Amino acid sequence: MRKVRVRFAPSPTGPLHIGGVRTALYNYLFAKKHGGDMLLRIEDTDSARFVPGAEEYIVESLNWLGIHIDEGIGARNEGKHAPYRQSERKAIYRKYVDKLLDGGLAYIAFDTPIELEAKRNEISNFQYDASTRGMMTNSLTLSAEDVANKIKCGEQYVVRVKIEPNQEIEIQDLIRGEVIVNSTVLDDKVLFKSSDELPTYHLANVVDDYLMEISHVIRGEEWLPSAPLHVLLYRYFGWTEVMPEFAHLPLLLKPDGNGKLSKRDGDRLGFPVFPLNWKDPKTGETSSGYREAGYFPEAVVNFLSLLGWNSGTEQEIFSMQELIEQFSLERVSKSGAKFDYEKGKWFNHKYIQSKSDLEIANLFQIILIEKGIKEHIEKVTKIVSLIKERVNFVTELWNQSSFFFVAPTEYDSKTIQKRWKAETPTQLIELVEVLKAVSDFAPEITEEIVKEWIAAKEYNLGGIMNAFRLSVVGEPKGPHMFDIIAIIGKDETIERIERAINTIKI
RNA sequence: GGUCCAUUCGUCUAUCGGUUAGGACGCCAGGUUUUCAUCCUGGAAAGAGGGGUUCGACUCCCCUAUGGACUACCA
Repeated sequence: MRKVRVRFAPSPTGPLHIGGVRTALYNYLFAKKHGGDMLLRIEDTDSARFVPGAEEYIVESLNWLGIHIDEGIGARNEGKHAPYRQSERKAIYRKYVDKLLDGGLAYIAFDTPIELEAKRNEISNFQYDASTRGMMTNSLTLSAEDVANKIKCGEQYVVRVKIEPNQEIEIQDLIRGEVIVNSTVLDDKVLFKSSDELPTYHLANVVDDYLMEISHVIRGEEWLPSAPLHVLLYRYFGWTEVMPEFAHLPLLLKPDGNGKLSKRDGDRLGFPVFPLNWKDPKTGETSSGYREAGYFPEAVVNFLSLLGWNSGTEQEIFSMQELIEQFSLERVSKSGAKFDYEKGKWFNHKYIQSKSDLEIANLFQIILIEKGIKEHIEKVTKIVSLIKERVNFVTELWNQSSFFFVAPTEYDSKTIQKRWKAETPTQLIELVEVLKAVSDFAPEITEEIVKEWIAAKEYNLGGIMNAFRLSVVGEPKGPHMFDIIAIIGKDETIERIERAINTIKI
């Protein structure tokens, strides 16, 4: 069996879409599972759609996710098939275009976009193919002399593949099985354009996959309709023996309604569709990314891996290593997967729980510093240990714990109504006295003493504790009271109770 | 319109001819908790429709319906 070599081949027309991320991930998992190589090739044959920064964004995204590139753009050593940017491979493609031209497998066409557009309006369902190429302006209808003249005069042209009608083309897809298409429905696709001397996707893709010795082409389902053309090109070039195997992945669909997941869905439904934040260099608009939204890359990888694939077991949490071990194209599903953002959150929740308090505390401290709060990591770690299980994201930690760092200035009015009785202030004054007498604020100690006092006075436990919480936290939320006061300390606790007594009026 | 692909709980999915159709997210209820959350337990929830094949079909075949992709000198 030949060495597994897969490629991820995005075009740098903007930020990498989450669907593209999954394609990259599946390629990576497949390659690593089989001890193969993962290549990153940039398909920038459309000079008009090139977006600066997009390539760097792609590399950074893959890095963040832990998808390591063995060869090509972003790899430590680029590799022996350099360059890996198609715009830098012009000379290579020209050679193969000529080969097709010489073999009569392609031809030169001079029809302008305007003329083509007119034809489409004139003939419904117009297709540039065997049935129509005879009435167009091309090297099949023009004399060799005319063609040479036109080119000499600088007239722009394209090279089109010449497709013979009525041939059955079969594609062996690793996910879908055998797909058969009749060549009559294919059109004479443009392979090369003289205007920028660059091939189109189809030619460049096939030539590069051949030259780069790609063994498996794993890409989105949107490519399935053009797969027959690619197979045909392998035949035309005489490369069928080394033609890669194909696997067309199901699409990622909108969470609601129908259709492919798009950037607009993210904006509309409020979740990221990109791995990293992206600032559009033209509009200046920023699109949010998973990294900045507070996701761990492991969670994104885990989440994405299960959108269209499953291990066949009931395991839900997978490390990258486990994914590599268990991944197989046979277990990739055939139908599109609706993107369920809620499940994505759950994955992050699982991952945040599995990390150490110290690790989370280090991340949280960055947020605290932004808030102007300086606190020892030991204390932050303790706080994290109390509130970690309540959150899905590191970014939610502040909301759940701000009262540890900043005393409440306002008190939740609903809770006042419910928990602040006429006798509460006098009881809290007593509580202050009780606490003042405690020297060690360890939770077990304060809890015992306070509860003893409540029992002795025959007060209502809930009544006292809820008012106590309102005074210290300001809201009816948070971990155990005695854990809270152990962290904020005796002086601060007493101060807060006194402030509440003086502030809350009923 | 044409070509191709697909179709199991709301969602992601298991099932590869014989199961009370399983799990997870979400939802609902109960429990735990001095609060909120977490957590635990339980519950509701599915084979698009119609024909075949078969002793027996979610599973195989056909038709219909529905959804999707593609249909550029974009990838």
